[in-house]
Amino acid sequence: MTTPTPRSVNLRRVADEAGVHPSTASRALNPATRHLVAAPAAGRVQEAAARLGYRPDAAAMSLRTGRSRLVGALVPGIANPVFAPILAAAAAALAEDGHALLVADPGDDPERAAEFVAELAARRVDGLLLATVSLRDDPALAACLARGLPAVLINRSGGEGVPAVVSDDRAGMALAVRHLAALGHRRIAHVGGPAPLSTGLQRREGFEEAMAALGLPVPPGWVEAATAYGRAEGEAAASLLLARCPGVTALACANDLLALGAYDACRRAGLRIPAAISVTGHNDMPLVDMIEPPLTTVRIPHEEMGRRAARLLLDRIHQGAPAGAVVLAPTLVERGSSGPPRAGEGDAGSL
Amino acid sequence: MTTPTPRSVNLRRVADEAGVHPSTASRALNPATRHLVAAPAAGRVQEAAARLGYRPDAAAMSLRTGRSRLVGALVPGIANPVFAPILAAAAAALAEDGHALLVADPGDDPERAAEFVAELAARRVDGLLLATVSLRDDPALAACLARGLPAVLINRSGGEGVPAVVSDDRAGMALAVRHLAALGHRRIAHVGGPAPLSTGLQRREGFEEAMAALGLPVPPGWVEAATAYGRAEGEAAASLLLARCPGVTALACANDLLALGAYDACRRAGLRIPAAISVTGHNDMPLVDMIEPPLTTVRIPHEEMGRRAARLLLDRIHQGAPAGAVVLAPTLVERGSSGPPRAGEGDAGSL
DNA sequence: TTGAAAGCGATACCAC
DNA sequence: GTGGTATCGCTTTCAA
Repeated sequence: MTTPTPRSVNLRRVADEAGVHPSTASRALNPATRHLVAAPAAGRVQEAAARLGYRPDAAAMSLRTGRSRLVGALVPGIANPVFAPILAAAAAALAEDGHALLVADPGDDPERAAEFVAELAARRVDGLLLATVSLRDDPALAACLARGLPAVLINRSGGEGVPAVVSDDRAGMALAVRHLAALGHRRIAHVGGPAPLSTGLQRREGFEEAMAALGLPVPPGWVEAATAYGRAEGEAAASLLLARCPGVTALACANDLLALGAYDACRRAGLRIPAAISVTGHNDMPLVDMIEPPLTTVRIPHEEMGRRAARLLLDRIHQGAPAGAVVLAPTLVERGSSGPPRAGEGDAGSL
Repeated sequence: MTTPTPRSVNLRRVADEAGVHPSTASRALNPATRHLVAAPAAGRVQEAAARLGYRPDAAAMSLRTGRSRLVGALVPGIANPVFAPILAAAAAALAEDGHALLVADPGDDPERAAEFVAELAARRVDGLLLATVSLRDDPALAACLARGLPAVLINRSGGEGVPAVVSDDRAGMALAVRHLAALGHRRIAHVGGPAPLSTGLQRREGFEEAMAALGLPVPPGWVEAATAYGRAEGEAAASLLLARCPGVTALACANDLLALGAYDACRRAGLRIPAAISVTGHNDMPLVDMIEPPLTTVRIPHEEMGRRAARLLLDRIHQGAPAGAVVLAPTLVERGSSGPPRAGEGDAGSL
């Protein structure tokens, strides 16, 4: 390898052009130190910088200051459409503060996620947004803690004292369950998310608590956790439930992708939605209003989630603020996939 | 601001641990220069590096070598689901070469895109993937050229000699038109993409050429270009066409989002799909198989597109290869949104 | 085969 | 208020 070609326009060039020392030019261009420079000199520097199209070199700045104006994000499956609006909102909020978002997708492998944290740390990211974290002893989160890297969880909680922006998952499932109950359903099964994820656990508990509060039974075997948040996994879990739960009239799913899988399972079983069976999702990801039938689901505020997480992280980066958890309120979006149960099946009916 | 806290484990530390000079450690850790180091010393260095969990500091490396192992991507609207699989594939291919992908979303504003190029250049990205480029005199492309930054266009062509990975847009529209004609349609209108984009132009030309080749007329006003690739813009354009084109039996859309908007327009006009009117899309973005009716569309090979673009860019980065355009073959995916025209309306029927 | 030293570009101290 | 200078961590040329 050869010696690098010199950057076109650097601070020194700007300083020469303005007839000042590089130190002075640096001070004049930094809003925080500008007051240390005489007005005319500062003016000449800024003019020269603008004229030459000067931009501080990020690598040099990063090396010297230890910060990169880069924030990393870890998501499990960028293909999951629910992340698009969340990340877009986070990126926009970060951009307002001069930060760029570096998205990495380690999939569902926690060790790989921890490896990515190390790589991002080597790139000197100022902080991380984690959408991958599992509930206990997550390696990626541990890697952040070990390095003193500010981290904020998105749509996941990671235990006591870990900053996070989440939707109220228990309340969300309660909305879905009460909606189904109000339609007359009594035999409701739950397609759950992966147990090690906070969303999987909380939504399952939310389902069970809401059922109990309504005096509805949840027989053993009426809850089936999918192995991952995916359409195929949702179909597998829903198929099991359809075979196992006599007289089930509704499937409350922990996630929209699982609900799409439930659609597949119902279709294969010859059950029309919502005539024969109702299905609800969770997240209100893009396009679920266009499927047939349009999915009744629990809307989490994607944009707000991304924005709040970004702001929380920036607060931690700038002020080292401790920053607890933010819990956002979900809402129910009633569409076409839920309706009254078939006559005679709403109560403890026969098979 | 204070002086930064020293990085935990740096090259010097590794060298000390191995009992060699930092230069030697550097050589021992770089595969390209390892042969210059005596085997036992090299072994000690690698062992020490592994034991301490050493990672070279990206900022320092970047500053010294001029390369960052970072590649930028510019997309117009990260929320557009078609980009998710493309970017995921590109990121995976780049990761194999040690590069990370930095995604930026300037929306539809070309000036803003050029601004982002400057910002990414200041971050010393090794190259750029551009999905935003318009057909002529694109500012972002010009900004890359001016800086000598390797760039590859994705799903867009930018004129002679600009490296690009695209689907054969003319052929794609021809697939859709021939499919509709084979079903018996003769009165087909086109919901076009924005004219300044290569996809908008090529797909429109592909539509017109295919219609001409089949001997089907395209009366004036039967082509309407949407102002942007979006659902709302598609609805607006499709509504115009429905009002303006007597006896139209099919809408061939330049893009899936436009087709979703066409669904909205047809619904508002009380036209059932495909009974009263057929609709086709282009791209086969995620989830369009789940909408009602499932969308007949032209599939572009997303993953291959992302992968090929990444490889092309890496070739340019490493070898300065000139790298022409890659044209991929689209395929037709027949689903439920296309069917035979209503009886008596397939040929030059009355209103 | 290895050590010494320069330098990428910016910033933060210390003098003046 | 301004200039000088050391320094962040690494690579690479030059000398030995």
